[in-house]
Amino acid sequence: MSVVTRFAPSPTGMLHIGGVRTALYSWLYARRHGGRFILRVEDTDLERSTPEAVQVILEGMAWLGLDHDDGPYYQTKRFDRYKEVIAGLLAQGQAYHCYCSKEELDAMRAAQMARKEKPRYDGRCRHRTVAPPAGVQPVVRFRNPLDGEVVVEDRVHGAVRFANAELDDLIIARSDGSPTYNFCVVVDDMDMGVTHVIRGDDHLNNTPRQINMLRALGATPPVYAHASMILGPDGTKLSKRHGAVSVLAYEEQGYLPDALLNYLVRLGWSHGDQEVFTRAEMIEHFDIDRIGKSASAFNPEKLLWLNQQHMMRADVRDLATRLQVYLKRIGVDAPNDARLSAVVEAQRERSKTLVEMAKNSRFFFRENVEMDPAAAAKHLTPEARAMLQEFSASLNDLTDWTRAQIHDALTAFATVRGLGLGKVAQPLRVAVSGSTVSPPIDQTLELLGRDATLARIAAVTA
RNA sequence: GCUCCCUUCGUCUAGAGGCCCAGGACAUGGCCCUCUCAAGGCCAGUACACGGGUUCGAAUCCCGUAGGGAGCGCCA
Repeated sequence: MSVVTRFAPSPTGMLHIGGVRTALYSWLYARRHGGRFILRVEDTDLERSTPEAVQVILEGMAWLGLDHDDGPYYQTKRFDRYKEVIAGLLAQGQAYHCYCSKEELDAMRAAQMARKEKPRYDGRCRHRTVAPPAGVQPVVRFRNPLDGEVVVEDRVHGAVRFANAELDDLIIARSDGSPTYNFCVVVDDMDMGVTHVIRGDDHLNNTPRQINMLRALGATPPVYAHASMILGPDGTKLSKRHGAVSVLAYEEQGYLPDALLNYLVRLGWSHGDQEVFTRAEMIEHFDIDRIGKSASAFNPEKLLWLNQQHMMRADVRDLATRLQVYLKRIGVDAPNDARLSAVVEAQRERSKTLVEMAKNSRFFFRENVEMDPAAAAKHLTPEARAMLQEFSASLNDLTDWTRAQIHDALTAFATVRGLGLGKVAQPLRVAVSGSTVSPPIDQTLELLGRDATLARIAAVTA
């Protein structure tokens, strides 16, 4: 049987990392087994769904490279189908009209709570003998089995049993006729041939109801896998303060999609001691049976570390193309050429994000350096300036402007002067980059080029 | 309140009865390397929630307790 998975976000808020992780798991599972991955937008809540949120979901998935084979489907475009299924259920007596008012239901729930019972619909409209009240548009409820139990054979939690007596007759169509979430999910998963449902464990309690409806419709329930929740760094529920922002915020902050995916796949899943995974390795090794049961806290430091690891291993040309965009955002126009790639190679192991890399690389491309006053005060003393002026003559005499020649000239100069390398390198670094931090000085000068180097030394020694 | 789920270092996790007085990774501290910052290498500290069983032997199995979470909507 070929695998079909799906990601079914509702466009009522942001696509955040919790959603991304279940999307990732579903995508990986489909890719691993050569199956299909469906994207389905669950927008039945007309009140809260927005086109902007749909757009964010689509852009986020595209940025992450979680491509779908089917869809995006929109539940709002399938209302005719849902109505058809509801009519069938009604005809077979598996669903019924309920005329209870909201006030009546509220009173019922309040009474149950007072008796320390679980609030649930008591089924009073199941066998309505009196005529329905005039002018009331009824809702449609699913007739849930009264006894027995439903066993959810969950791939991460094992067999989870629910007594049917705990489940009530849920509403599948509102009084305006629109279908509700739990029902749409069931019809869609059935119609779309979904074989594996991987989602957050906040849905575990919905699963027995869905299974009952699937059975009533004569369908075979899919395999379920409920992954745990992602918590904020402080162990409490994820909020906007930590990670519950759009995934696109991670793009803005300079993360690589593969790094974010790598971080997320390891949150609640493992493959031995391996920490760093390429996209191909994730696909090769991902398995539902290795998903953990307990919730995990989001750790920004580890994400940062992984991002750097991925930058250190990424394809240089690809990184250069990305860096160009980030440079542009801070007002630097850099051609995507061999030199930009060389800058990437020099900076990748000393940057945690592309934003940081762009910031630390702008001095390579700007006309004038932005001098850090503290660095200048400390390293560009009158003696240092005099020394740099002398050293610039050596640089001017180099036959080839290569890292090796620059390095030799620097050590020769330092040796003759009886100075440590750092005594020459630091003032030089400040003069050409404006700060005390840069790639190795010989590499920095090579990348900068002879003209710019000499001009910048001249600018501080004049 | 009721139902369901979860519980190994600060954090992510390894561990499927003896290989574990618990391994790896992030973070932290120290050392090495070193022209800066990094990267890299080495070292250190810190965990089986608690209590009972079962067993020759339990982080691993069973039962309780505690703590945390989810669901209980004409929301998804």
